[in-house]
Amino acid sequence: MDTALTLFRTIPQEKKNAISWTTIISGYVQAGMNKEALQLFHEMQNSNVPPDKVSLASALSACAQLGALEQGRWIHSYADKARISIDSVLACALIDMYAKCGDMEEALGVFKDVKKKTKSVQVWTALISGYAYHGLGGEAIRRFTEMQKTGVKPNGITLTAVLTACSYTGLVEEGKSVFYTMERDYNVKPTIEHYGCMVDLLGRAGLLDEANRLVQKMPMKANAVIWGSLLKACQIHRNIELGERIGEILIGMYPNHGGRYVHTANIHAMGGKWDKAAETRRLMKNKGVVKVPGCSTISLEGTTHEFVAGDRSHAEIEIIRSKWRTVRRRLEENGYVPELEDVLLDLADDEEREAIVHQHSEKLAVAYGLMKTKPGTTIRIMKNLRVCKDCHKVMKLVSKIYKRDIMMRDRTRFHRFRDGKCTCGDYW
DNA sequence: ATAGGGTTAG
Repeated sequence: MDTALTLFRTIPQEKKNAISWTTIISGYVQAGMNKEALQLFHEMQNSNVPPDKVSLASALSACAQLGALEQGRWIHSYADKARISIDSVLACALIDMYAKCGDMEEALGVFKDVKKKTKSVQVWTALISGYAYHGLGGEAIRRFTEMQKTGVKPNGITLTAVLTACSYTGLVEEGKSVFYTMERDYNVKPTIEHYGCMVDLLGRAGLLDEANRLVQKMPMKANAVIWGSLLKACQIHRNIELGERIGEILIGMYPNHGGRYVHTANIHAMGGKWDKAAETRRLMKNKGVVKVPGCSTISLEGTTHEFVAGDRSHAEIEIIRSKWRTVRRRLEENGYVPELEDVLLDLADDEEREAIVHQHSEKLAVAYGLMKTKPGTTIRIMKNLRVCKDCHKVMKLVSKIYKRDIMMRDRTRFHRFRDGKCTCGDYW
């Protein structure tokens, strides 16, 4: 990307057109450098080249990955104002952006505005995927059925979305039925992604042996995603022995990935094997591998506020920490007891474990949200890792006691908290 | 035929 940007910078201003701008923007998106992509999109708007529909689709993709709802909305209204028609590709990008930014209502609104003949399999798939990671499995299946009634045939990606929906919602029988008939009914041969969905579906549901057997008999070699899915299932269902074996396989496959060491150390710790857990963490340290820190963001009036556990760089950090203590007291008055089983560290007592969970970034983010937004507003939080049991519990309680809807996007899916309940049904 | 774009499992 550095070389590409340097070259792009050598193009004289008057020779830059929508295509050269879009090439560099989509390059950044494909490299996962979404902030840089939006920065360049912004620069493009200040130049004399107006963005066309391809530029918008690329920028929307960056917004989707960042969870940048406000900027995504702006692009949507820009398309309307510039009379850029919403074709299949732009519709897809818009639906995906709204869904990944937590606004399924608006995603559905875009979908409904798309003319029937423009509703490509991709457009349907974008909507179904949205329902999947919002934990709305029934809705995903309903749309899948509806899609077929309109004569649109699913492709491999559509089926991945449907299986993900089944997995996240615990629809084991429905998922199995789709998986075992997909080749016959839709002429789509299961790929590693479909096997991945099935391993996840079975593993989450506690059918670990069945999941493991599927990994053994599938026609391709298991990759890190498959093993990771099985490892997570071992953790949820406390299968220490299998988990330890898989953890070793994963570390062997990717010795530079910090998350694998942490996960494996956690499995050892879950089984009470503190020496093995320490050994895994030591190995990680010796190799100079670092864990990605947990980070939560909340956007308020166009500014994104970022929180990392233990980090005090936010200008209002002391007020925010104090607000969290107030929230915590109020939750405690309403029966909140910390959930400490995810703190798999060799600590002397639970007090130390409590101190750890109370530093988690999403708690600071929600405290800040309560401070800065009006009652009745939905609090939207984005997190780069999965949410821990305690933070999940806290979000449920805050939604009830403070009468606030909370929308939280974690590494893989959405949690929507309302009146003490979460749309994931505690199945995550 | 003719630059750049969307949906995908832990």
